[in-house]
Amino acid sequence: MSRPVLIRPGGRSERIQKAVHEAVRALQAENAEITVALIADRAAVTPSTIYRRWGSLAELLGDVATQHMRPDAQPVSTGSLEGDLLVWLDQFVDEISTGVGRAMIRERVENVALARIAAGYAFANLETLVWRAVERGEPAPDPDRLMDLLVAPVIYRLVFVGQVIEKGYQKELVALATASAPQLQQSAHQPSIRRS
Amino acid sequence: MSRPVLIRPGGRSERIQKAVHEAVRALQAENAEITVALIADRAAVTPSTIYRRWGSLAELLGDVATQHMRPDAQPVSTGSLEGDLLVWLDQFVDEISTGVGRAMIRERVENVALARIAAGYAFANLETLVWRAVERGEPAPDPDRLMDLLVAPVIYRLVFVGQVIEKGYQKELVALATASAPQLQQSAHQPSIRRS
DNA sequence: GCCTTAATGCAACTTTCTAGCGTTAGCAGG
DNA sequence: CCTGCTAACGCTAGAAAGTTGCATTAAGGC
Repeated sequence: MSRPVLIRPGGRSERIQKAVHEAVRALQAENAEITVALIADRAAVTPSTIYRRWGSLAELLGDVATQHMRPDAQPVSTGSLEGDLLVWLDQFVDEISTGVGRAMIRERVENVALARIAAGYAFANLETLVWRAVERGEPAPDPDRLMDLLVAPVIYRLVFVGQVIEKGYQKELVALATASAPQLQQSAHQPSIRRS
Repeated sequence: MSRPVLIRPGGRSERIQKAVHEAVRALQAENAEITVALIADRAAVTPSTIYRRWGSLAELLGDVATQHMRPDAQPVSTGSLEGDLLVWLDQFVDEISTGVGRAMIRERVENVALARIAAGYAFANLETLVWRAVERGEPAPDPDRLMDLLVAPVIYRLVFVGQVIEKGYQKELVALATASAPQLQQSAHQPSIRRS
């Protein structure tokens, strides 16, 4: 999921990485056009450096988004899976529709890479929530199923339709997802997905 | 959803359109690299013509895909919504994972446009199926909900994860979707989605 | 056949991305 | 403190992708 962007820590490399990241965020905040040239200019760096380090604009944006999303790695706990999911989904929708998502809709930056990263973090969070539920003895569906029932619709509507799912409908989705827990769990042993 | 690509019928324009479309399909079939230059070359046309007519490679591919998908505009009828959905979803997954989808996964052509078109046709088909069900007096969810519960997972996995959903899991999804029919229908009157 | 007009071809041009090469900054060993 | 080593950078040239203006061509109407 986008290369780790390894660098020699603490030195010129780090300085430049920081400068570039800040340039990107500044441009995003200003709602300005986002191009490699503009970023390079603002960060006082040559475009070629950006291409070398990140490979493409998409990956750079992905890298920035990654760092921005990392914070909510520990989703809040409410005591029940349904509650946890509700809170988390609302947060997820909000985050994806303000930061990352806005850029995807607004610009032509059809940035699948960004959505992919968002999905990656979503999965990690959902795993945590499911794990908690299982520890409490609550029935819980596979994180994979939750991805399909919660994250997939959200991302689908955002990327392909340009819509944001509202709280009321979020609730329905969560209800449906939690309700489907045992039934889906039954067949969890037969692999139902294959790599293409 | 991608401009209609209107042309003066029966003349040079049509000839060129056909030549370009065939060039695209030929390249797709050969698993060859797909670039505007190669397409133009094979169709004996200047690249600028392609850019003018279609605007971008993505739109051209979208146009080709559109024509290729149109045939199943009349999905088969089995007598029940669940049956209809099963057959249709299987077809949809197959189509999207062989033609359009392969291109999306294989290449870097992160072609959101294609998926969008596919989704458009999917929606039209689902509407038909739901309409039939309603006519039979069967409870049926909104086409929108079906998009979220069936199409969204399929596309999500395809585009973001590179997976194809198998028949067994398709069945689960369909079961879940049909089961959720009445419950979701209740709240169909309050709009649960807003444009961003 | 002539006229009108949409669409194409051609070529110049801009933008975006890539690659080679010399230079610089950080780091380690003496 | 000096010296050598190397990853990363800046600069520049150039390839590739995409855009635009203008002359030319081919359909269709009269």
